[in-house]
Amino acid sequence: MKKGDHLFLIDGSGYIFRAYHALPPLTRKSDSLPVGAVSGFCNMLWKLMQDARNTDVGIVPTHFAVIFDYSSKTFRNDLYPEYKANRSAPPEDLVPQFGLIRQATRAFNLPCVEMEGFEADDLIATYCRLACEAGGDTTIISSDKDLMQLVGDTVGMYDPMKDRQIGIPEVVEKWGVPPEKMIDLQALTGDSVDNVPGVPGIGPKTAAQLLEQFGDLEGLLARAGEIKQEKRRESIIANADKARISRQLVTLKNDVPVAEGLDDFLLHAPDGPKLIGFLKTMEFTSLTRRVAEATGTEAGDVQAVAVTVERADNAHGPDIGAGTSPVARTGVGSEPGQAAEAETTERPKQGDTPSLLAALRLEGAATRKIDTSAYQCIRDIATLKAWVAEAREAGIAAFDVRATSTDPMQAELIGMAMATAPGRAGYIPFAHKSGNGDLLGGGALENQIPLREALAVLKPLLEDRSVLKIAQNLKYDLVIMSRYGIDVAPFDDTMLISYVLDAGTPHGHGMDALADKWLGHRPLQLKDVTGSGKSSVGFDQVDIDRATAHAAEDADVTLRLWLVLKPRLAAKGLVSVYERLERPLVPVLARMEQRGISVDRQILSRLSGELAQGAAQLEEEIYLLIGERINIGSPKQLGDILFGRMGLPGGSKTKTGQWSTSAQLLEDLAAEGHELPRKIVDWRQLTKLKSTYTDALPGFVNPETKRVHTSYALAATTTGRLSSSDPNLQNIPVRTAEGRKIRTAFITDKSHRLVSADYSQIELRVLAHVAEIPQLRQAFADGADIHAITASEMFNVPVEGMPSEVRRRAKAINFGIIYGISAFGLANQLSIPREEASAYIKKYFERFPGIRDYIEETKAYAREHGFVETIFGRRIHYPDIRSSNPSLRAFNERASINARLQGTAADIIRRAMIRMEEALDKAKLSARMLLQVHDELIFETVEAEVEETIPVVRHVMENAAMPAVSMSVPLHVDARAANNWDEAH
DNA sequence: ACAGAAGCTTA
DNA sequence: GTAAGCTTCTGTT
Repeated sequence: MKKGDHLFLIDGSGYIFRAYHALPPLTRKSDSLPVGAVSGFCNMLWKLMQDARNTDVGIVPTHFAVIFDYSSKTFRNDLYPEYKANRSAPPEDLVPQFGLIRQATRAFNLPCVEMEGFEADDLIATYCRLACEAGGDTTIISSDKDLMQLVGDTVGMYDPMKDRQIGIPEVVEKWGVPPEKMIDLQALTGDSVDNVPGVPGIGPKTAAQLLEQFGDLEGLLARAGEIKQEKRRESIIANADKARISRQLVTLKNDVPVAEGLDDFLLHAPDGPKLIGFLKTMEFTSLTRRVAEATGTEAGDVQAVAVTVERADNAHGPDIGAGTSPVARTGVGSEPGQAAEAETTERPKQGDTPSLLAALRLEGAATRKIDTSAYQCIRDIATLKAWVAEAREAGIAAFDVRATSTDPMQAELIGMAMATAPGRAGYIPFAHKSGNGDLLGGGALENQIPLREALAVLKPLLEDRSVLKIAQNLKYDLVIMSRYGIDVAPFDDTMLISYVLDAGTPHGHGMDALADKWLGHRPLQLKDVTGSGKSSVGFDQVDIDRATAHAAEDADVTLRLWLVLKPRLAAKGLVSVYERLERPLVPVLARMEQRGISVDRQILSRLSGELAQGAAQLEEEIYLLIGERINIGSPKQLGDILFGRMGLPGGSKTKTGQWSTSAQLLEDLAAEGHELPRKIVDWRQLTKLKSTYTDALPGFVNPETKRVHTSYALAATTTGRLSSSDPNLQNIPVRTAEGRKIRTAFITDKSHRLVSADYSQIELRVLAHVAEIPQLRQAFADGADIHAITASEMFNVPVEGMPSEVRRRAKAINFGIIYGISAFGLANQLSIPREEASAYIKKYFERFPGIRDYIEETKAYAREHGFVETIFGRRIHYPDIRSSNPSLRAFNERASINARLQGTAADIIRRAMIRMEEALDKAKLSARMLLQVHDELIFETVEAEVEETIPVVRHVMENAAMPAVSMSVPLHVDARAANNWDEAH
């Protein structure tokens, strides 16, 4: 081995256990031999060897070996007999795989190394030293913390299951100490799995802090008396011996008298026939195929390295954003006019400039590496002003706010990152504190720009109409900045651009998913800098350098994403969807969230008491009936009692083999005269209302505003609907009288009113419009009862005096159409035989052939394009619509049918919301939008303006599709006002 | 501490 | 039969 060579050492034993637990169990088809870990091992080895040839990855091994433990007895047992003594025997379906994995290693033409009396880790340590002395580098394929002590300038680790490199910074990040102190850290913390004692009460965080303070273990033990915390001091003094023996146990032996030298590990090309022979024996069909292909077409692989075109640096030319220069594009808050709407039909063809630009940007992004160490920490006003000037010059700046909370209504600003070009990013710390403060918190750190001074410099930039501000999930930043008196505009949001481009595709629209997809990069995670769980700290406690790396990287990534994604909008003809349905809604929702709604805690607390009483009463009755006190909330226990011990009829199993105890099933049993199921259903209702609503809602009342501020997600659904969370105010009960009481807690004060305005049958109206169904259009035009008309058409009965059961069935069919009807579903819904449901559907299609055509057209379109569109051009992707799996394909067909209708309705209410504020302003009305529940808007207004407000609201909502689309069916809005949501609805 | 299943709430 | 979010229980990390 010589300088420049690179040794790969696989921790084979570690891998076996990890693969066994992490991967799904797998057995050989022909004889059920368990081979899950072997399969994982082979796939990992193959992938490593493939990656090894790809010079792009940067590391090309010249030497390769797989290291195993020999037996469980090692020299450590002589030091400390209890070492690894509490290890239980490996699972029985893992045992036969140990030998197989050694065979697999040989089949890959790789050396298999093990030695009696030593652990694999000792051999790895020894070979690391030998490689280093020979001038070579080493990569250890493992994620075991016991090996991290070996990491250094020439030794790195790689976790193949998480595709993660572990170098010195990652060790420091994870454990708080550099690799050379890992031994001391482990000596203090011990290891319960390996039975290394350590010092009781000392975990990794404390250990790292102590080592920071005292340098090393011996220093700490010598000066332990200086430790302030009494318990900690006593424990360390009392357990000094344990710490020392632990240190010996965890120290890897790097001078094992190894039998094989590094030269024996020289990497050879895989022997195709030998390897394929083994894989065939294991019946790993897909890997066999891949290996066969790869060993046959090696020359082709080498040529497939991507060409590079560097363009991203020219980002701040006049053509940024594909024709949407910040000054010209003032669509935010501008009047939606007739002329502008013409854009809806714009569809540039492939090969146009936008497509070219999009392609160039993508190539540029993929080839430009992200370097987190290159970011600047902006610590003084002069530097900040220089950055602001740079952003003005560029005309764009990506921003990312760092604050104390994920709730923007409670978050306090800690810092802000900005990026002006790829790789050019900085972080401005405002309010970081020293991390080692006690309960009172540490003091503010030096060399930060005080919040007020920083914001005074930033505000003009953030509000500058000629500078486009870019963020990922901008609404969060907008709410926070608004609370600090800054009105950010104009802006772009990379999350929303991605949503417009790719709703329905398997990747999400979060920063991590986008960075991975478009930049092939995994940004530093918030968790990595703050820690997670109970050991996590607020962002204000994060070290400023770490915060800089993290926040500035996010701003950098956001800017790069924008460069890649923005031109794609134009290339795909989706500019107007983004500019008319997505972006303008952001500030509207930000204001709604910021307003919040008033909730009466007394009403909730009274209800909670009533519910608790009712539930307790039912519990006693239930215990009496079943004869023991089980946990009624456990479907498992409940099912076992009901259908096992008590032998109730009609039980069915869920997909995990448990007895089903669904409400539907219990209702059926109750209808047959059983007493118990009814009580269980009632108990569930009461406990549900209590836990989800009356008990949870008060916790969401903001201490400052005394109101509840939900959070709306713009990019969470596939269809274009919003979603609401923390708390979800889109599923407040309404169907039952008990549940509706919850709504009485949503209130206004005496001088105000809540106005609720909801679209009547909006999805059916959209159906009547897009499917062009004459009878339905007529019925809606006449303001008739749509379900009754449907029933009348289908069953030839007059609307007058129609039995309610007939109308109910027609209603179920109408809803079924919206959901992408199936005989199975309709039969379920109506509790009728599948054949009968089929007959209904057939009849329905005979009477409304346009609907069958609509359904068939939608399916064909989705199959051809992979997506469907709403009447406003929103695209929803269904990549599985061409699946060969019939049930998956059918599901995608139903979803695509529904998406056109649900998505169009969602677009309509979005348009109404975007126009609402201006319409109310113009009419000099003070009403404010508070909530959206898919087809309903809730406003708060002064009592005296109620009568004037309702017509304005109704007008905006009923005409929301205009002028982009003139619907052939009128939209109808019902509205009323009251002092609480129950009565207003 | 987290993830998935089951169950229940809404449009 | 569509689209969501939250709570509890249960088992794993």
